[in-house]
Amino acid sequence: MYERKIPIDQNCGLDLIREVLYGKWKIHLLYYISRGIQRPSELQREIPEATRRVLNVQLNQLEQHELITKKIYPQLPPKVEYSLTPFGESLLPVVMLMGKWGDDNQEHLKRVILKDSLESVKPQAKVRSISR
Amino acid sequence: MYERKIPIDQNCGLDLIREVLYGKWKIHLLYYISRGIQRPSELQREIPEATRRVLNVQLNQLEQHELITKKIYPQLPPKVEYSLTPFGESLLPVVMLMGKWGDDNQEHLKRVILKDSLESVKPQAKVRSISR
DNA sequence: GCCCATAGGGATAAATTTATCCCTATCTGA
DNA sequence: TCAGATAGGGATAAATTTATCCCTATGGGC
Repeated sequence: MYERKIPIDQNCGLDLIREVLYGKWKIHLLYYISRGIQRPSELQREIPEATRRVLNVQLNQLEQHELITKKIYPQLPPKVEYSLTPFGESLLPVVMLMGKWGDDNQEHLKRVILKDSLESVKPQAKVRSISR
Repeated sequence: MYERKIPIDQNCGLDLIREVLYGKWKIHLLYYISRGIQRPSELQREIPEATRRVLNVQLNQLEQHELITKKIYPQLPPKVEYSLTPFGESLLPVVMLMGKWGDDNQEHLKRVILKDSLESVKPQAKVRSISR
């Protein structure tokens, strides 16, 4: 496992929530699990852009942070189901609000994100003329 | 500037919001700016854990994504003030909810985050005994 | 037997983000 | 004149996160 070299900030709520939510697919995972998509393979199908590996890694982190629990059914082929803990559920309003804001502002977001790619073409006329 | 090699996902609201909010200090910046802390040097003092450089970089990204605007006062020494755009303001409920959740769950969060460091000491008794 | 599905993790490369260091400019105050 | 404040960016190293590839195991279907 990777060993952190820079200490974690814990000064305020924003620092803390970042620690558990920062990760490319964590919010998606919480969302889908809350919607009843609980098995790893189902989650993977739901988020095909992510690799199986990252999903496993991030599911483990969410579990470690007690936002989800893992139930392993002792059968073959193996069956596993993740569920939100009460703690994880308490985070749902945040997840939902994020998703809603993203949905509501799709157009705007796609436009400003697109700008990133065009960045290199930009005129770059950063003249400021302070000294005259 | 860094040139992206992997395309950006734009499949759902969560993908989109991630693009503009993913960054170690972006949410903090939005929060402080909304609280009237608008000048770069003030923001830096407010977030001493961050380096001046990252704050500049992330402020630029927020600006590019039209969440904030930058007003440059043509004077010396230079004076700059950032403000939320209406779009940025529409994101405040999300920022606030995140901060509140983090604050409300401080104890729990600090505990589970602490576990990360102790990870290496964990027993690791991952016996599953399916086949019997 | 071979392929697919289930679940998961190690090792390592690649991508991306942050951190460090250094430089430009000008005004104010000691 | 030197130190410090203001604001900002380039170059490069380091840290961290994701992506790739490969392996283990077992049961079912053809």
